[in-house]
Amino acid sequence: MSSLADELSAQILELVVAAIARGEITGTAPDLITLDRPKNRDHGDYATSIALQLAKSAGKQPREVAEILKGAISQLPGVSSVDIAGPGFINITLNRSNQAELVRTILSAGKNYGSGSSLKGVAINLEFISANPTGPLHLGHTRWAAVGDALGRVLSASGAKVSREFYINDRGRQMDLFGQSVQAAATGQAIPEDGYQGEYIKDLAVQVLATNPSISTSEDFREAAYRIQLDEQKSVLDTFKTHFDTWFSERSLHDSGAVEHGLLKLREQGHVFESEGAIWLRTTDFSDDKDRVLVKENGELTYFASDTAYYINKRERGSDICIYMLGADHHGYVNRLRAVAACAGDNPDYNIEILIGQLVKIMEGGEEVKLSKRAGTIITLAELVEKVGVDAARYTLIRYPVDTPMVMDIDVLRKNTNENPVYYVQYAHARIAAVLRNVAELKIIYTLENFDPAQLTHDRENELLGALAEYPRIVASAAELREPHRIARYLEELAGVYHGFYADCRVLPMGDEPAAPIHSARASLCAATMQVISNGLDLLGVSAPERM
RNA sequence: GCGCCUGUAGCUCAGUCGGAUAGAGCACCUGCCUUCUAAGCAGGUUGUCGCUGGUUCGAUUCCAGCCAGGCGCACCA
Repeated sequence: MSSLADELSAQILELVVAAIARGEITGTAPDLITLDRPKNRDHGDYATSIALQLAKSAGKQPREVAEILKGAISQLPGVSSVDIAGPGFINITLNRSNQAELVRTILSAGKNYGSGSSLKGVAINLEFISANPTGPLHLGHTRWAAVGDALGRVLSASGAKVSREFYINDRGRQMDLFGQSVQAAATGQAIPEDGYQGEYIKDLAVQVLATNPSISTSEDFREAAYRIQLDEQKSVLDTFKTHFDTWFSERSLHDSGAVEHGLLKLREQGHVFESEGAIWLRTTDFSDDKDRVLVKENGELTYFASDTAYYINKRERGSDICIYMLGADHHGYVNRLRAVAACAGDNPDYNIEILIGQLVKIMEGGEEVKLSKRAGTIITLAELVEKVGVDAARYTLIRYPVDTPMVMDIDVLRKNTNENPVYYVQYAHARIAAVLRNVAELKIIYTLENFDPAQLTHDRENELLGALAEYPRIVASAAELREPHRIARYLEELAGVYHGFYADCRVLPMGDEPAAPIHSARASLCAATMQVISNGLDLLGVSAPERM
């Protein structure tokens, strides 16, 4: 679906190209004309600085260039007036009833309004969380649980074929320590020095013994506890409304021969070498700080070997782009992962993307809660949900760009006030639902057929239409930039515009006043707004309540 | 030491490809519910966009250097 702004932008580009062809302007046309929505309402519905950009090569004053384009732009369909302002901005005002046609577009597209095709045909593997199955998911995983899931939804909405994966690190020393720790807890022995100390280990021990009292070896404890812990992670994520297409076990990578296969592929590409008894990948060929060991001197495969094999496996399963969402404490992996892609013969600037999320601090009772596994002050995802609810937790985690460190204040999230922006947005949705219930009760008809765009002439209506028109662009940019927070910020803006409309534009007839076309038209506008809020919240995995 | 991220209002933070008077919420004041959900609206107050240079018609945005904070630099997983 192309938005009104996109069409307008393309049409202006044609005009610029034509003007250059006629020799009225010298220079080269840009690939694309950017249309901004001016902050100031006096600057029209859309504005472009194209004249300022072309002025230099044209050898003319910016306002002269703008003057050349002005006439043709004002002839474009749907444009009501064009003004030149300031140093040479071209401000475009759209025909209002033409703009109001958008309501029909939204209502007929329904859930699909906002979806696009910018990523059509692209298969994306989205890997996030990927926690060890040796403990509950905690706050460190939470940001990605929300943002990763939302990004998956946003990418899908842009036409990509998305596979969300959770990589289970179910192999290696940590798993063995985990097994030994549970066994120690079950048999009343001291937990190993470098083992897992948390209270949950004791719970696991109890559960393991309950199902199998005769269990004895640490391997058996490990396997039994692993299954319980993994199930618990799955169930918590399920309540958090985060879903995965594939839970990919590191073990399966080894069992299936994928690791051997990956090594072979890297050898073929010529980046594998032996030194000091170990087998290495020469990642320094591709701007890594140092080369990385694949097979240790003692013959064991490193975790890095699994990583490389997993990447190759993802690509061979058909993913064009592999996105990794990692915490800031893993940012040292960026170069080596990119190097892996390059070593496998791929383009590290296309086939692999690594998103680094800064850590989340948490405040409660006015103090920062220090997270420490040893001190037992880890806050789990389950606890967070219990304290503030799924919607508030998800929304808050998503509304900030991931490269800013964020502070979550538990006390604020518990409040049902504006400090908690999720309510502001949800309230707008619920408010519209209430209005439409009343509309239905008064038997006011608002259909696609009887919608009359000419009724919507109020400034508030116009402003609301403008905001609704932005939605497809917002979704497209959120997908392109991998930044789902843009959806949240947009929804806050849209909710604000709606509340303003609501305050100034009465939807229902007053008292005994008979229903008129304006009431139907406004009801349609409300329905369109509700649809967009609902679509947006859906991309965030946050509920859109009918009543609050 | 090297690398990545961050520094915008009293607080928490938006502001992608450089654009017009730098925004929002909270906090603080003032109005607005005997007609749609006041979890709302309208208005007021709040800034050396970390610092210094550079690029140009124009820099919070791009570049360089510096200062401050966070996080990393394993034949661990």
